[in-house]
Amino acid sequence: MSAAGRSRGGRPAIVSKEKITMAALAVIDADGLENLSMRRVGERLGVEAMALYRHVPNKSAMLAAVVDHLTAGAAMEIPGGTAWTDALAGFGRRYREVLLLHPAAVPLLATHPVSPEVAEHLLGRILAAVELGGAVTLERVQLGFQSVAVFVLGHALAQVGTPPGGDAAQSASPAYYDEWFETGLAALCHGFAATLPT
Amino acid sequence: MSAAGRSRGGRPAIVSKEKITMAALAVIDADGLENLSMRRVGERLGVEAMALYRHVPNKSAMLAAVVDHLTAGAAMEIPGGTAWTDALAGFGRRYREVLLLHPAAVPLLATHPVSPEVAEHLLGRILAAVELGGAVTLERVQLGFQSVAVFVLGHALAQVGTPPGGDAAQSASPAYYDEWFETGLAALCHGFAATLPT
DNA sequence: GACGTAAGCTTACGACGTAATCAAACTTCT
DNA sequence: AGAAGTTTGATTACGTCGTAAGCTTACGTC
Repeated sequence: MSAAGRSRGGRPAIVSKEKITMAALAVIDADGLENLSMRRVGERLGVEAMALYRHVPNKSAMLAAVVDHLTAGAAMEIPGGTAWTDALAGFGRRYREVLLLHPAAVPLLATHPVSPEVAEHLLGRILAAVELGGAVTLERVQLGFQSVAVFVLGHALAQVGTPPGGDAAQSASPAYYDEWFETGLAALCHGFAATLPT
Repeated sequence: MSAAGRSRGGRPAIVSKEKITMAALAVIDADGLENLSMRRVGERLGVEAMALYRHVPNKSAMLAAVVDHLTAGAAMEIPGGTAWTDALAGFGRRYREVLLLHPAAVPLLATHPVSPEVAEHLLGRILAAVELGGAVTLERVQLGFQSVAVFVLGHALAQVGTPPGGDAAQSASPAYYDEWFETGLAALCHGFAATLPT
């Protein structure tokens, strides 16, 4: 029943990289990104801060793990035969949903880029459903995918960022952001669907 | 010869909010965002860190001032009679240029949103050159402007962010980012130019 | 039980943001 | 000229942070 990778003795671990990642995300959700500290993550796991360094080289790597965990959650199955720009739009909406589930964590995506492995995985899901050929080249799908991704991130940042002097009350409504998002996403996808000169 | 705003006595100021803003940007350019500290900004101005707090309420406000200074630099004159989507594209390119002049400062835009005043100013420059009417409503121009802005920010973040395990050498070339940007921008603007259903 | 090993704990250091208090340098009024 | 008032910068100090170094604990294997 023991998993692969036999233990070769030693004190049993209380935490793991995965537990640390989840705890960090929980701290971000509960206390905000600016209050995230190694000590607080350790506290949540019943462990001293220095214990985390057995599993994570430093704070930045921990945050990168949170980013990858979040982003990987945007992976989705796409029915075969979907128009490639529809697949893009579907991915965009899914990615946005995932980001907005953890608003306080979104700024992390700005400082800690998604790892190439995760990015390739997400792109692969889209490519699996899309039939390349003609004007639909791999380069074009990739550019579209990346463009949708940065649009989603930029838009989510705008939504979760509190304007300098603004209360929550006078901020724009979620419905406004939804409409803005759908309009921009539709424009982007229609633009990619069209055969563009130059 | 004395400028407007008479001094009402008191020790002459060595620094000002503007000087602090410029010094902070210089520190970011020279040492990176993660090495920016009040002490270091003060050092660059020949002043102790605490002196800054006479002109800026806290570090976050200082960073917000940097953001507004940067963003305001993207204001541009647009010849009248320009197609509104061309005006959007011009703004996008200009905004991107401004951001890439200070790569290390770009992540600031993710955490410290542009103030409404600056944003309105930028939008106003576009509206001044565009003739509203028909399908070109103010709402549509505004949505287009905001969509281009978040796309530019997201794209710049992707470009300036060093991938987790990557050297500068194996990173994508500037030319790749240029092509990606132009493709995405063109798609976005063409999409907004088209009359979209829904 | 002794040994090797992996993990958590303790201690410590330098840097950070910033509150509170004090000293200095100007203008204005007498 | 000098006193008063005002604005600015310097000093000191506190709590928190990331994390390096070394120690202790709790396992599997002989």
